Order: sequence, then C-alpha cells, then structure tokens
Amino acid sequence: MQSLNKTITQKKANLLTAIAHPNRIKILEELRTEIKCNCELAPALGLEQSNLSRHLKVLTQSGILISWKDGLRVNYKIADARIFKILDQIESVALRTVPVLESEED
Amino acid sequence: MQSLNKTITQKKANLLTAIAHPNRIKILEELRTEIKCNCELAPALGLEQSNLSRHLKVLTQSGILISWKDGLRVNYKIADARIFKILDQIESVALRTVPVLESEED
DNA sequence: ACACTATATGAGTCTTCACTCATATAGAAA
DNA sequence: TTTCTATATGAGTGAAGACTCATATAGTGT
Repeated sequence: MQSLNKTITQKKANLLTAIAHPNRIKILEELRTEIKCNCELAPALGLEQSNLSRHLKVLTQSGILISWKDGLRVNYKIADARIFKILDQIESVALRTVPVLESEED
Repeated sequence: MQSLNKTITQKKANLLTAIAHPNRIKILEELRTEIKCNCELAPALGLEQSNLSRHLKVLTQSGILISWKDGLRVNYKIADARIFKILDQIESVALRTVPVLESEED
C-alpha cells in the first residue's frame, strides 16, 4: 500500500514533470485542436528543430502525445484530452495565486 | 499578446514545476485536510529536516502553500484548494496513460 | 544566562535538464 | 543513384535541482 502509493505518486510526478516546461505547454496548446508534425510546430513555436524534437520525445514517452509517421513527417496528437483540464485548472490557479515577491524570498 | 501569453505560460510552468516532485506531492496530500508544521511533516514523510524545509520553501514561494509562525513551529496550509483538482485530474490520467515502454524508448 | 527545540540556510556533491551544433537516418522526388 | 526534406540523436556545455552535513537563527522554558 505504501509501495503502491509510492508508485502512483511517482507516476503523477512524472506526468507533471513532462508538462512543466513553457515550450511543452505551448506544444500542447498547438495540438489542442489539431494534429501537427514537427515541421509545423517548429516555426509556430520558434524552436530549433532538434530542441523541439527532444521536447516532443519527452511528451511522447510520458504517454501525453501519440506520434506516427506520415511519409517524411512525424505527426503528433494528444493522447488524452483530460490533459487540458489540468492545463486549464493550472491556468485558473496561476491567474489568482500571488507568489512570494523576490525581495521577500531571501 | 505574445508577451502576455508568454507570461501566463511561464506562470503555469512554474506552478507545475513546483508540484512536479514526489515529495512535494506527498506534502500536499498531507496538507489536504490538515494544517501541519515542518516537525509533523518530517516524520510522516520520512524526510530529512533540511530537505523538507527546502521543499516547503519551493511550495510556499510558488504561492501554493501559506506559512506562518506559531512559536517555534512554522505551520503550513494550502493556499488554494483547486490545487487538488489538478492533482486528482493528474491521478486519473496517470492511472490510464500507458507510457512508452523502456525497451521502445531508444 | 543556558540549554533545548524547530526551522532555515551555506556549501559541497551528484544528477538531470535544456539547449546547440553537427551528423545520421529515412523517406520522397528527380 | 543523387538530392532534398523531415526527424532523430551523439556529444558538449551551462544551468538548475535534490540531497546531505554542519551551522546559524529564533523562540521556549529553566
């Protein structure tokens, strides 16, 4: 039960870690309504190709995205739309939460 | 609009980063129904005092926890209960998402 | 004042992450 | 087969994160 809880906690942390990067959040927003490939995402997000490729790998390996080849391209889509409930929830919290000011931090 | 979007995306990433650690998720679960201090959380989570103190600092500085002194102790409580909607959502995704197998990763 | 308890933090180590450049691979099209 | 396009990845760098030990700080009680 402790080890089970540990496992699910670790899974939650892994999923959150996969989402917790500005570029990856932007990728998910780009894919909210459309299927896109690396070559469409790169210019849309202003990311270097290899960097984008690695971010997409993080999201795919964590199970958040699904990818498949289409000729030269690799397309990506959202595996589970509930990921957007999380993003929308976090946004509503982000808009209201008042973090401690820099000057009070240390 | 781009810079505004950038800011909110960064805020979302910062919040997610603050939550995205097993020990911090456990801390939040400990505080789901009760106010607790460092000295109560340390044994409950089996964390070294200084380590726990730093995790609590991350959560407090991101605005997820609120802390106040009570004699020698420092108490912590959840700033915004909506954080649990996020944790519960992520759990439901974590329970169903099938990540890519290790052997397929590389 | 002195000892005791709770918390915070400096310093050091080790690991992981984000990014870039260069190169490899794979498929398309000529 | 040669060339072009799209993607992946090795290698290197610099930054950030998690953790620990030792010590500092702050409040309690004697």
